Amino acid sequence: MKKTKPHLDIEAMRSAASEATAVLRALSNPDRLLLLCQLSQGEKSVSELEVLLDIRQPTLSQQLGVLRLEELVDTRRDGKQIFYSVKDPKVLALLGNLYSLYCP
Amino acid sequence: MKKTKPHLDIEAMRSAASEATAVLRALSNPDRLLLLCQLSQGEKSVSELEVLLDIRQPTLSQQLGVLRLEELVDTRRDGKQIFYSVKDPKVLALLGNLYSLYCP
DNA sequence: ATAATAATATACAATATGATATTATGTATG
DNA sequence: CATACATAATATCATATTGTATATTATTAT
Repeated sequence: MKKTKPHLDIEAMRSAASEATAVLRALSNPDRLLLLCQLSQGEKSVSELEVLLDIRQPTLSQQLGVLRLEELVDTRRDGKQIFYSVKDPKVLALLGNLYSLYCP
Repeated sequence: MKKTKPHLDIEAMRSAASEATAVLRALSNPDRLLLLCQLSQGEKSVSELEVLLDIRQPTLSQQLGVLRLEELVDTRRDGKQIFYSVKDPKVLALLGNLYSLYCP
């Protein structure tokens, strides 16, 4: 097949893809996906998440750390507890979409 | 905080999460995401994809292999060429969502 | 104030598992 | 034989996950 110059938008495409794949990577772990699913329903404390998902505390805290690093979640301290919520509206939209596709 | 028994639906949730994360993992690589984006616009041959995305042929073929393994794409041979298309309608829906969020 | 406890985070080690690109070669079709 | 595509072999470089132990911050009780 005859080759032509790559389309000029290829850099823009790669840049968007890079942003999207960072998020997708964060979502591509069952624990983190379930965490975000729960948070998409409203903010929850760490101990609430621990009970809801049956994940051990250090593991939970680590995965929440990943989500914080990716800036997908916000935190709010109230006394001894820390409440997590979904920060990025794009992620909220994605989660809604995933829910409708995979949670019948 | 007082702990209660994990919710009964936790297994169903984990099962759905596992299905979803398999797909998310496949999408979480820039080359593969861009491939699927192109394919979401309609079927394309390998050499077309090669030109569109400026990926070398063996790499391309490998990543297409991953998408085949995950059963996200279909193939159709026409003469010497092989045409790929998006197989899973859920993936098509996800791609549309991703496009609207990350490709302004 | 101090001590005890609860909620969360971090550090670290151990383990398991892998992703990606490149070069070279194989296969099928025309 | 040339074209289009796939696979294999290799090299490189890395990461994900879990568990145990400990640290931090805030509250409550003394």
